[in-house]
Amino acid sequence: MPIELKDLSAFLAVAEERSFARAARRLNVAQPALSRRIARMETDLGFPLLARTTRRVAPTPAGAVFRDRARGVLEEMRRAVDAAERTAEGQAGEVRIGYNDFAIGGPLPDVIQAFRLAHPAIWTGLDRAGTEEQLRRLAAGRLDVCFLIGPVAPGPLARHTVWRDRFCAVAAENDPLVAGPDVTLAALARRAHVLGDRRGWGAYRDRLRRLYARAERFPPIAAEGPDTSVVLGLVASGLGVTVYPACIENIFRRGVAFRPIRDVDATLDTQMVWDPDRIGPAARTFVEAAVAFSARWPDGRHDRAAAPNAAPGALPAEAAS
Amino acid sequence: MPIELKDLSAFLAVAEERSFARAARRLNVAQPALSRRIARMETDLGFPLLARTTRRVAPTPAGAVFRDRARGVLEEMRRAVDAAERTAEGQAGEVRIGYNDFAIGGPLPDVIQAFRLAHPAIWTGLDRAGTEEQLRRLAAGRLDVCFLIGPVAPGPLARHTVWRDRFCAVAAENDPLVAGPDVTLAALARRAHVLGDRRGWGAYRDRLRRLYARAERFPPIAAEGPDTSVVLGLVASGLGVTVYPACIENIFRRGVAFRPIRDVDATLDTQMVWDPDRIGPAARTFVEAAVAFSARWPDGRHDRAAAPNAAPGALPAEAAS
DNA sequence: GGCGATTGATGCCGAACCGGCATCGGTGTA
DNA sequence: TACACCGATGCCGGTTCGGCATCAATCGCC
Repeated sequence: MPIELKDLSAFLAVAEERSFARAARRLNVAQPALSRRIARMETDLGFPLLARTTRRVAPTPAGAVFRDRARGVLEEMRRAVDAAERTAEGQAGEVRIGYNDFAIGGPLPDVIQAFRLAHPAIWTGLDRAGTEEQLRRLAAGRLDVCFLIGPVAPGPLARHTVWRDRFCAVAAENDPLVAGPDVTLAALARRAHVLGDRRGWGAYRDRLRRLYARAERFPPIAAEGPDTSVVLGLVASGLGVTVYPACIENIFRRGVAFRPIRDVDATLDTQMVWDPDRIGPAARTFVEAAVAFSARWPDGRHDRAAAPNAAPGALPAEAAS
Repeated sequence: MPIELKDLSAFLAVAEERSFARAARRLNVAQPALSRRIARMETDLGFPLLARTTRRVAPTPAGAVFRDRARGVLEEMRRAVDAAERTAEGQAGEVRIGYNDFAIGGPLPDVIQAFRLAHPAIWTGLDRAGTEEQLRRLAAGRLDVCFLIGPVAPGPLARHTVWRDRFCAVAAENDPLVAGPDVTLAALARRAHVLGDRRGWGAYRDRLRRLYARAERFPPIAAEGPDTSVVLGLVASGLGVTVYPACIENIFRRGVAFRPIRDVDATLDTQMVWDPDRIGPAARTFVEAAVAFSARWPDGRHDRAAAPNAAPGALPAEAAS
């Protein structure tokens, strides 16, 4: 197919102007160049596109068909370049986001919603997984950005702590543990716990182990569940109590109450993690937007009391990189 | 838009083969040429399309988008060339056909039907008009082919007599004129006639004038109508009789009878007329098909008795030019 | 762990292509 | 009839483009 896009533009100009001379002026070339170009096209195609009488130029039937189709080809080409450009600029494309139960229970939905409003041409894929599984998928290129429990091990991955949650004690509402306005770590540690299972909750259980380091011992484990709703259901059943980050405030589970832990200031840090070497433009846009969004909580606190007016809103379209 | 179709093909090959060397072999060019071509594309676009590690080549997100769109552009281009080619060959396009009442009442519908079956990609436009009006439209380029009363005046127009009709006498069924098996010209000439009006039927009235040249005088005109159905209605009303070509056999009008004219052998020739200098490929295909079709009636007679088995059928796809 | 093989990038050169200038033949118009 | 305008063609110069040779980097194999 020796016919090129330049040929199509040239032919279209002649067909529309119905004159080689006018078309040549429009295209800023000399008239003989146009004549030759069209003649070469016709030779390549094997049939004439334009019927010339030295005084008038009119498309042949085949030329009229080709003219209409050629407009479509050029339009498709413009679209292709445009779509690729917007993808390269991070204004379009897709970002695959991994998240854990704490993130989706916390402010991540606000971040996602604001991002989708600001960048409707970017498709957001969401995958729930534990910290370790998220890092595996990130390494395999199946995720672009992760939301997981920090701190992640130092290495080539970039990370940003998007928010921090204090810990809460969670128990059945008729449990004496939550009879008062708050609890102590020691009181918690004496009670059997319901925890997320090892598969998928390993990082959180390690975090709890550090939390309980100053208690006499790690609490006994009464039951395990695969996700938050199961854990809360088991807590409501009275099998045991648990410790959950403060984003639990966003979740209602009948029969369950939560209380602050008076003598614990430590926080569970949720980090956004990505691979700066492999990140695509759309994912970079998301990362920048999420970083900008997280700046709403200078102290990492995202609960309503800390930011009463922080309703989801538009993100700045561009954020510092 | 300095990016050309050759660039798209080159880029697609590399993106699909995931290797410059393999793509170069596939495209029958040297590898450096490919490298340079892709590099130039990326410079023009302003962003990279392929992420190269000396050992592996993978499209960037923008490259993946561009690859998918580029396939569409090349596909559109192939379609454009193909459509134009088929139009140039006369396998697609449109043919605007003019016809008179005798043609549409005679074998023209069979010709049209067979042609449309054989060439479904050619759109057939049909316009009824009298001989003079058809020739005007042909000259103005608003018609490609005409079916009209011959013989047309010698000139640059091409013509082909597609069929001939003997003349019939037409009268109300209770008219004494049609009491016998046939009539004579003299008996006809004594009766007042119903004719088509001058506007649109001028050529036929001239023909009748020649027909009646050997009678004592041209019959008196009792009434005029704009088309066949009106003329037959007026005949059924008993206002007068008329003369019609034998294709009247294809038309039924309650209250009207027709008879051969015993002492008249002259025929009304229907000619297909076109302008060989301006005819398009689709119209040429139609002309060739119609000429081939008309060869079914070597004597020009197309009535059932003359060709009892000549049901409409497929035309030969190609006819001698 | 070193070596060969392979891959993509780059320097260089020749040929092909392509566009501009001058000009020609033909047609409509004053 | 002369002029103006149009598209086609001959000729020439500059840019481009592809091929060859070569280089740096990485992978696989022993």
